[in-house]
Amino acid sequence: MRPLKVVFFGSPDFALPTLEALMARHEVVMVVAQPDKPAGRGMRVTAPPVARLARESGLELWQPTRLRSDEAFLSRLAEVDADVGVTAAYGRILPPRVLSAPRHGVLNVHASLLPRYRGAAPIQWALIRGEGETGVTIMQTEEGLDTGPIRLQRRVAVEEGEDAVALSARLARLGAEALVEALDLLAEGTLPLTPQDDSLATHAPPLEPEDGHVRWHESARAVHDRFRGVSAWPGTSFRYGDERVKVTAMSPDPGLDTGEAQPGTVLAAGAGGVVVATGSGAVSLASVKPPGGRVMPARDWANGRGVTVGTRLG
RNA sequence: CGCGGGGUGGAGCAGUCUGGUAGCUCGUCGGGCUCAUAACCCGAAGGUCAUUGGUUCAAAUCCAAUCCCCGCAA
Repeated sequence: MRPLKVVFFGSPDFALPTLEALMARHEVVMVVAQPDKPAGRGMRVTAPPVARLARESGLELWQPTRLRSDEAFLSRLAEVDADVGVTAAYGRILPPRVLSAPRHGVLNVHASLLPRYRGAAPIQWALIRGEGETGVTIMQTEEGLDTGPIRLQRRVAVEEGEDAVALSARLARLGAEALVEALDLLAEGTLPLTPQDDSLATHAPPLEPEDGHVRWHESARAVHDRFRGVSAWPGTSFRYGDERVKVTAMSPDPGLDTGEAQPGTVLAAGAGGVVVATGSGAVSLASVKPPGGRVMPARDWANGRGVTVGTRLG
């Protein structure tokens, strides 16, 4: 089939499989990514993964700070005369002038089964809510936040114990496949256009640091689900004295009888990890990372801090 | 020169402010006890206190520089 001329908008790793798929099957006439930003220790200026790939591949790359008012960018966008725009975790709302520039408008790769989990962190929130199934949606981008008509959807079961990093990588690949398929149908003129049922919509706002705090009063299952959901960022943590200790490995034990123990109480601290009571059942912390320190077995941490059976964690 | 935390026997920590021959918990090894234990008792081995230089009668501790580790700025 005839390759389409595509403008690609994206920034993080999640967008890479889609960009790669587009490069293989279509003509990517322009890549738009977020500007380089200082990042990491030492505050080095770092390019988003998509920008790096675009440079390495010799694609035309734009990293406008303000889409709406960057005339050089907007006029160039019109000039490339794209058939379709594609967004994948670009991280910014596109103004009408950008949305209408490509002949077929803009398609978005979204990592949830819309209308559920609209927003910036669909993968994370689906895991936190303990979903057993999720997927990707290819939708027509409108001005609203993930509100546009659905064009194609792929479902997939969430694997046991899967965390946000693993699920994101999986959905990134699935999204790339779905998008390629959608473009094929678009070229044929047979790509469906189904409005979302707004009454079923739920929201997946960006995570905040507090979202990673353990809620000991929740069930062991819920504590573990949250742990999985926030694994990429900000990570799970609990309070011990004045410090916030990160949890880097945890397993749930929903059936454990915690007796009279209040949620957050250490039930055991040994070779098997640090077992902590929750609202229902317990979780076993396998490894933790205290502030300033490196990741260590939870038992070692408990050892040096005098954490023993009966200690309350916050 | 963005901000901050840290490097002490195999592991995790205390001691550093108020210099004066190295401590705690765990592990390891040997022995003992118990039907049994993420249990207990007795004993032992194991450390140039990151590195280099300085101050001092004396430095893990004070000063300077260097190396390495970690976190935050989505």
